[in-house]
Amino acid sequence: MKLVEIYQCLCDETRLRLLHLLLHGPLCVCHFQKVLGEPQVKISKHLSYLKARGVVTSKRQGNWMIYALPAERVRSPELQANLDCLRECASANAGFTRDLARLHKLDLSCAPQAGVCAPAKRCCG
Amino acid sequence: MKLVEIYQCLCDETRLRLLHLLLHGPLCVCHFQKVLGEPQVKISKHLSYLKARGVVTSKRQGNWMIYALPAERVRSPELQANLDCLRECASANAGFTRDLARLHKLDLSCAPQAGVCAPAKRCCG
DNA sequence: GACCCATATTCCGCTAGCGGAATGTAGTCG
DNA sequence: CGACTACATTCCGCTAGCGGAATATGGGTC
Repeated sequence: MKLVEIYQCLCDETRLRLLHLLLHGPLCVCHFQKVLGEPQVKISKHLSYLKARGVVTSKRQGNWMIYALPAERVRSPELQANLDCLRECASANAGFTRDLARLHKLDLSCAPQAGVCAPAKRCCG
Repeated sequence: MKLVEIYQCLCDETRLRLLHLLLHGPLCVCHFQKVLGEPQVKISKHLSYLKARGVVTSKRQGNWMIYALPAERVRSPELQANLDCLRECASANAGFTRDLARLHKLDLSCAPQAGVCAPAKRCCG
């Protein structure tokens, strides 16, 4: 993975928010929708973009697709460095911390431990 | 300066190389041309892009425009963090270190201390 | 003044990428 | 099977941004 490709993944506001949330654990698409308040297409397409470039992984679990960052041992040093940098920058940023707050509220009504929807009919009510 | 704007500055190969060189000191445009081996328009336009977003500064010195990173005390924490990250990533990257090698060769025939062309008629011969 | 050098800007064609509406697909439940 | 949920993909219009050719600007030298 080239360094410039990592930056290309980071240079969109929506993708930045997605990646920041993933720093705190795997999530399914409907979680992103609720936290970001953006339409499903938008979320889904940006996740595809990230996946095509190897910056996120996905696996299906029932009806839901669980997105996550690549395991630490698989991450390139460049990706790791930039994720660390993002975490640091985001922690001092109101917009990102607000996303995080919304995420934590969601987890309470869902499956807090893994960011994965409970095996129920509907996701998060 | 918003975080995403910093990433937008970093998401182009040419700009990445420019910024990496600037990590090692101020430079004038003709130096960039020789190190990158890219046409003047291209260099100049990318520097304009960076300047418009406050990621580099410029001052005129005779015929030459000297570009530099903003002084450390003026840099936002986000910019500082990302420049540190870039330096770290670039140090392990062949392409970037090659640029650096070319830069150092140039400095020998010019004005090594400041990365500024000597007050001669022509820049770097 | 004329001429040169370093750099910036304008113009133009082109492509990547964004956002949204509509539609397709895959899995679950009964 | 049909109905529903979660998500992906396709299509389309639009804009930002890239690269290059040509031209403009601004300072230096003589």
